[in-house]
Amino acid sequence: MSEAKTIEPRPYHHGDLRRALVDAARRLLEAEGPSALSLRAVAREAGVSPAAPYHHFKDKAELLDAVAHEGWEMLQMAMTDAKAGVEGREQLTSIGIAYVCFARDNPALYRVMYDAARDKEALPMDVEDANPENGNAYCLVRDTMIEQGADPRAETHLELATVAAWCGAHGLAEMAGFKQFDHLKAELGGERPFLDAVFRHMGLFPTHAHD
Amino acid sequence: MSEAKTIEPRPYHHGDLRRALVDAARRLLEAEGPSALSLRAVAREAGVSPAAPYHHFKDKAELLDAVAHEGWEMLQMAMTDAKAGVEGREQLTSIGIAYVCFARDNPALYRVMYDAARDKEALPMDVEDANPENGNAYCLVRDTMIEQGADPRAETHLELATVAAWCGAHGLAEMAGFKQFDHLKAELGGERPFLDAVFRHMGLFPTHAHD
DNA sequence: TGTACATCAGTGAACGCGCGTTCACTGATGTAC
DNA sequence: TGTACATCAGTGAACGCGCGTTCACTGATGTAC
Repeated sequence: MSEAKTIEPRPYHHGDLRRALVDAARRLLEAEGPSALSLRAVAREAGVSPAAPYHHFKDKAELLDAVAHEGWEMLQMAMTDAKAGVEGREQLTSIGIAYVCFARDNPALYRVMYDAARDKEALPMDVEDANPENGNAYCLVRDTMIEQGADPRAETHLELATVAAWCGAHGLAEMAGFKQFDHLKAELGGERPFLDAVFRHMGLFPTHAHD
Repeated sequence: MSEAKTIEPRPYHHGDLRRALVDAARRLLEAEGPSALSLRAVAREAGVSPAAPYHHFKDKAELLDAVAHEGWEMLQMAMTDAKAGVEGREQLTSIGIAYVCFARDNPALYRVMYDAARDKEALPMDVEDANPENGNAYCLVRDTMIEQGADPRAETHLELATVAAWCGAHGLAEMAGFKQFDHLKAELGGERPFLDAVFRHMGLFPTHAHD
């Protein structure tokens, strides 16, 4: 009782240090940027000794992988929510904007995510796997396109449209913060209308039928 | 004469160490990746002492800036050449493909370039400056769009189309190497047709009139 | 319910390393006379 | 043409630092009996 300080002394065994380390990494990442993300710093932030993480991760790379993985999960959730929030033709734009906003709000995490992807030379999602239920943001986009009238039998066309949309979103995510576009944003009435307008100029929709 | 070895002993004064350092940095970058790019490694690669670079660059950041700057110049040259190599409606796609190929062939340099851009929160080109002669790749794209029939008076529309194209090219540049797209490439007959097809699905053209 | 013991998640000190930067220096160059 | 000297681009040793990782250890937990 009298022993309980404002910061309660963590017991010797942590409970879920793995979880705590990934959280600490995320906190550090957004507070200090990707370059500050050392194993030692993460341990420090989590309040454990520099050697403790080695009971949960083989090495630094494995910790980073875990952080990136969680990032992709968060992104996918944001995209799924964005789709659920609107109806019909709005859905693709809404997903795209959620994507860009995620990157804007978690820039360092977003970088770690793509660093990991580049290392593996692959997005952390299986294109062959058509079921969006098990965590595949890429298929979420593709399936939304089908729902909005793209012919699911024109497979190549559909894939290309999805790739194009994904590339556009990624590009915009990395550039939306650039000062060059301030005047465009002002002209269009804010960031959101700006993003909206750029997406409209991309091949975001599977058809240009009644646009 | 007899003193001249296979590696001729560089004289005490280098001649153009600044140049040599930037070149060494570029060599290192592509050979070892961005993480290997330390000031000491660059000096080593250039064959000088670790302190020598400080006579030419205030600090490491200034050297990196110089490397990034040269990268942007190279990219702009590649784009300009690509435009000159073809006629009419092919030009935009050709520029886009040159962009992606540059990123593919100089992945580490490309990363350093965008790291620098993110630091400054701006592409290293002045959007206000409409003259492509003085090294503005962004305006090269915009002007090509005008030449191909975009209305130069619909300024906002033109800007948005340029931004969209740039974002798409950047996104594709970062993802074109991903394994996910191998089967698409195979299906379409190689990398070049793949890039071509993705660009066709982006808002790369200012109008969709007679496509 | 109590005790012995295996298990394992932590500690903290130590390792070797490469880094960015500073410093007093030295060697080469070029200019003034 | 020759010499004194200022300039400045190099050297190399040193600094303090934080890093990733290893190691022998210790404290807590849970299970067998």
